[in-house]
Amino acid sequence: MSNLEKYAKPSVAVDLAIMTVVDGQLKVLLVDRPEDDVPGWAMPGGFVQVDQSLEQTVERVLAEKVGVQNIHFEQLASYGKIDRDPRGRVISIVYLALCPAAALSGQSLATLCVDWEGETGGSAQVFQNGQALTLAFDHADVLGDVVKRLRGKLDYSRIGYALLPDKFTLREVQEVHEAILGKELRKPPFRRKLLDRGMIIPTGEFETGGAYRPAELYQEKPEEKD
Amino acid sequence: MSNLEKYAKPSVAVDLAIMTVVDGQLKVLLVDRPEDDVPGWAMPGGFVQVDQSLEQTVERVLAEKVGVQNIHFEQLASYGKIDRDPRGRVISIVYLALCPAAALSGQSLATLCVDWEGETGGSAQVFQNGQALTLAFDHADVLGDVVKRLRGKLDYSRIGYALLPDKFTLREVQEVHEAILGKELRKPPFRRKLLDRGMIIPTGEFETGGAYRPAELYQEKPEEKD
DNA sequence: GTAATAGTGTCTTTAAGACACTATTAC
DNA sequence: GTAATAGTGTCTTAAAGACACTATTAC
Repeated sequence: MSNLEKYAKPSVAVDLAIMTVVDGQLKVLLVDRPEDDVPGWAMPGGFVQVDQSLEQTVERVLAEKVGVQNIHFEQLASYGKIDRDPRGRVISIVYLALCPAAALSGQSLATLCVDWEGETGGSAQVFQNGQALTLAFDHADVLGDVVKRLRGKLDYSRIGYALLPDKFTLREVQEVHEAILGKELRKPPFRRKLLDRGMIIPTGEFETGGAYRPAELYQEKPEEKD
Repeated sequence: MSNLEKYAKPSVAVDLAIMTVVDGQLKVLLVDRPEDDVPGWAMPGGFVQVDQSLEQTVERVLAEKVGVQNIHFEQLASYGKIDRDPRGRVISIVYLALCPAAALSGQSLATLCVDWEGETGGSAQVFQNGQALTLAFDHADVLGDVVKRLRGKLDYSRIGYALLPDKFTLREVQEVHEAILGKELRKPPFRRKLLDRGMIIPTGEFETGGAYRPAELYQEKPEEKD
């Protein structure tokens, strides 16, 4: 057991579900894979080198393949079915990355949809210009798990704010929640819940440029240390 | 990119946090590693072979190293710091395995303790006969994450029942919850919550052998399909 | 003024916690 | 009978949902 080179090893990749919300729709960044390799659309990813940690690999992929940095990411799960990659045995460790829509301008985003409610469901579908895209590998299942994770953590964590700019209106927060949960929410209880949570504070500033009454801008409250 | 053998690969291991509750205390199955390898106590694990899926590897480790089968397990997370294993670069995919105490009789169990409440905390400590054990690798951090996962899923999932025999009393359920949460619970609201959840049903049978009034035995209700 | 969205007050319903109480068993 | 645990009823408190209402802005 102390000789790590005794057996053939699987390859290990990190794949990123880079998510945002545009116009009330949940979006995921996908790349169109070359036809002669593994055809279909897939999440960007890269192989884990022996001298790089998982987090360093995530940052490398974000910088090299997507050209963004300093965005929130967290581990989702690992996928290890034997035949999930036709090129060979590849175990994929999937990370969830969340950023405001403005950070992904110019990137190829697809709309992410699931045909189930709540947190018990299967895979997801992706669309671009109303056209369904074919997902490579097991990425349809993975993106279903992404939706489950987002829905599960939405109302007790700060992930909703990771999808918004530094300053945001309460309506924008509600749009993000509605996009993730796939259903409409009532305004008064939603506002109360947000403010009672104490995770956001008003800035005193107001949005500009919109028609009609401008809404106040809020921002995340810094983490407290007990 | 299509040549998977271009770079050196990390090794991939599956490690198991095999948990149970004994006498109101959360227990984890640990093995004492040989002095000349990586000294200290560790969760049992094994390397992922190229022709075995992650789940097959879990079942292999459960059968070969622990001698149990047919117990509930689920993926926890993957750990990939470069120096976490002194023998070389090993990425560990950790699974949480839950079973009733009777299934682990004769195994080396340690008591698992954390010095924080709720779901935000750090690492864990383990004890055997009142003596603190030294954990190998990053397993103190991993076991802290195990407690967070158990606490987070306890009241909306069925994991609590995976730690109990087929038929159990409500008091035993409460003991399991108290062991995981690390705090005492009130009986009446706890009973109501359990029964309102609709996940367990009374059997009409009663426990035997105990002193004083015997409690009714309950069992899990089969999963519903909508 | 109108249209449209921002934001508030209040009532109802539901779940959670506190606590006193009754019931059944071994001895 | 006593001791000990099983199990219930009810009051109080806090959160969630429903809904009507007022406020502010662009035009």
